Amino acid sequence: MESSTSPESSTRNEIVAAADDLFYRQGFEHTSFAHIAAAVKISRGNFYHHFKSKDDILRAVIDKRLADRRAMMAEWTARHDDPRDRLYAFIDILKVNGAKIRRHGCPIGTLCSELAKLNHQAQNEAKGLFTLFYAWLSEQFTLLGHGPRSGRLAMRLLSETQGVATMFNAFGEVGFVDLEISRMKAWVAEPTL
Amino acid sequence: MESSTSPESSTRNEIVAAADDLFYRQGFEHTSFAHIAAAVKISRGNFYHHFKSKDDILRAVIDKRLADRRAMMAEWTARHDDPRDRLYAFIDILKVNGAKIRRHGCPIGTLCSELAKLNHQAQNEAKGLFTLFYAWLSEQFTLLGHGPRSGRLAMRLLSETQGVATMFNAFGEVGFVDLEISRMKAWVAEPTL
DNA sequence: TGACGATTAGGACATTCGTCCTAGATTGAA
DNA sequence: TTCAATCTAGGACGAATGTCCTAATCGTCA
Repeated sequence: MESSTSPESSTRNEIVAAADDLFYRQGFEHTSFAHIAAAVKISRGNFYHHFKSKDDILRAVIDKRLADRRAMMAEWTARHDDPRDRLYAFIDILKVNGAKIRRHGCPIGTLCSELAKLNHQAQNEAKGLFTLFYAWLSEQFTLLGHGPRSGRLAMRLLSETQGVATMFNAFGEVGFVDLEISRMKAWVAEPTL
Repeated sequence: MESSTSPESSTRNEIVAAADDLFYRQGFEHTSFAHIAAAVKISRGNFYHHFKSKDDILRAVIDKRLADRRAMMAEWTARHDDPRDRLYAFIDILKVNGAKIRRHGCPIGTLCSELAKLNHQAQNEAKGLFTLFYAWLSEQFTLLGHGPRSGRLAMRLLSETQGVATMFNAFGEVGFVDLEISRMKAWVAEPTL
């Protein structure tokens, strides 16, 4: 009866994928059903067979982002044995996704900002994206032997990447990002508070 | 003929002030003429005697923010002789405006983010708000004798405050902000790159 | 084949949006 | 007092929004 069946309605997934992309590039509120419909090439009034409302799509998008990030971190964890290398991989997002971040900012930070302004119910779910990274980062610092300091170090790194993403989005200076990446990687080796 | 006369139409100023506040709390796009009209208690269709369009109001709001921030930095400059104290005053915004930042984020950073998503023409004007702070911060570091490093130090401080504001907005943890403020102030005394 | 549920298209709907128009009120100078 | 410029209120407008409804289509299994 529900959508826990095998292929999970490919149309539904296409809608969520398109909405994910559009919400990132244009913002949640500024993206209409017409936009998504054009991207997926389905009829506008047809969304309501897959979703109850636009907020329902948002929730699905957040869930997808949670799953995607979880998978990404799992891959980092699997690929690198040294937690330091895992943290480097995290920092390198700024470079790997550089072009997108320059144009649209951090997908997580900008979503949280927008939902805060809209005073949207899904604010807490979106915050969960940050919490996800926080927990993973915290774990890596713990593995590096930083004990109770790990939580604060994780917050610091999260905060710094958010700041760099915001400045990158505003100024578009690649050189600044490169310098910040090097600096943060050096900091990871001997993190101070 | 123009508005370069003395008191600058009090109604016009009230509109800009209300729009400034609403754009900050609700976002630019999510704020309609009806919202502003209700706040200023004037008729909706009447805006077009003072402004050509909604974008025109946005430009006026950005100009007001520029003027406000310029005045704020002038006051800091006048009040403190030691550039270090001026930088402390800058960092303390996070505490002074803490309640608002927690609820709505940084007025400059969130505006730039939103305009980037809307691909709005006023993007560059909004970026000017960052540039304003950048130049002033840079000047303080120069006065502290950091020479050519001053620009990068200014970017670092700007970036860090943006990160802290974003995390504060998402998590709402006052303790984190307090710790970051202390850390940044200590850093100002002996800034590293 | 027939039937039934799942999926889709297309449009109606009430509302809200930014914008524009016009007629009345207000103001200040002659 | 008169007159013209300035300001305001209120509504009309077309377009776009999220939502909902209904009829057609598709796929699957009896």
